[in-house]
Amino acid sequence: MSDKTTRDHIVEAADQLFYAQGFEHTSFSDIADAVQISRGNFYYHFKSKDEILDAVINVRLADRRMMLERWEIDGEHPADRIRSFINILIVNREKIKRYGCPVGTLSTELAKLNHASQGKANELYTLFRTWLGRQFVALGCEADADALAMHLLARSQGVAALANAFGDEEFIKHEVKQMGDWLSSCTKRRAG
Amino acid sequence: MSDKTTRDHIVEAADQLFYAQGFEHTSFSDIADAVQISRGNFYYHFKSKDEILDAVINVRLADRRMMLERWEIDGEHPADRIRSFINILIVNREKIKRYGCPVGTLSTELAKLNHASQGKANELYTLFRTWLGRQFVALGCEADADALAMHLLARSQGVAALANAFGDEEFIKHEVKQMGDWLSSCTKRRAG
DNA sequence: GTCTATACACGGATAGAC
DNA sequence: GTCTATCCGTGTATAGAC
Repeated sequence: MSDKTTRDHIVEAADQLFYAQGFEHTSFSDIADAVQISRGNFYYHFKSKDEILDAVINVRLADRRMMLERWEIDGEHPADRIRSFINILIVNREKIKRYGCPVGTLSTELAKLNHASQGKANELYTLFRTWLGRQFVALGCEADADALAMHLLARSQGVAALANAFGDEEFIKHEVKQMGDWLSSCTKRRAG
Repeated sequence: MSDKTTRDHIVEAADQLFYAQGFEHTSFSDIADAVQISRGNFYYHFKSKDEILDAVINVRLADRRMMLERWEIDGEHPADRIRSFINILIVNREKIKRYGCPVGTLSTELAKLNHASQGKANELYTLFRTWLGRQFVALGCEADADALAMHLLARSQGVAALANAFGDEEFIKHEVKQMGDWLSSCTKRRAG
């Protein structure tokens, strides 16, 4: 448990700070303060700030992959699995209210910076997109599985963005309920 | 037409640059290059970068207010007016693909920066929210007019975010069509 | 009103001691 | 592996000439 290397601590702290403050707005000093090491010590572990970002994205990708695998195991029916996705808005509502969606806000920021890691950050989106697409295929919506995945992804992004702007958790709950209804109507349309 | 003051030119250039590159990532040098003035000259017109941001938000607020008034005049039926709102995704699809939504991306960035003008930037959201709410009231949805307004706002935000990440204009068109269908089903539910 | 010169802080990055 | 000291570029902001 406590066998984390300094490198791991740096990445972990950077992960949190990039989420809470944004990538560009987070300085080496910020990370150094959080990890309790000196600024110069960074460069033993990473060549540049961009390399830290790269490591952070890798960690996030691994995290989300594990999460999706778990949902796949735990959810018997594809609709249950999709509900697990929708439900992260509820599980993380406090953080979403404060900082928005970690995937969306990073993508948005890197797009403006025209940053080299933009494509890699977007893999996080793609991860959810293809996973959701597979669930919709399993639901019997082969024809428009990807469109349904994108639709759901977009709705959760929009909900996160507005919840953050208005600091409104109730709005998240309200929209999540509607997304659940939408999913039900999708499956019923198939069944009936 | 060409009686714009230097101050106007600065605000105009800053508006574009803040949108394309983000507020923090845009430097005085960037704006100076665009306006063709020297860096030092800024401080005759503005006390600080934050004051420029303030002016930019004021311009955007005035712009959008005019746009909404126009839609109100041009659209006979409230549903037509709401369709005007949905349609900005199509009208601005090229810029949205490249830079995202100007309202959403600024709000997101200022939230991360914990910037003093966060609240003011969010007034842009509120502008659309209350305007859409009034249209839904006019449609006869008094009970959940604000929720419907927020729902539509969230969906357009999500569409803009994903279109930007994936560089996909077709996705915008597809989702806009669905939003139109959704609006029709709303009005029909009222009528029938 | 606009310019040049410059102050000053901060951020990323390097060198080298321990 | 970690530290201190330091370099250098950039960014905001100021002073003062024109």
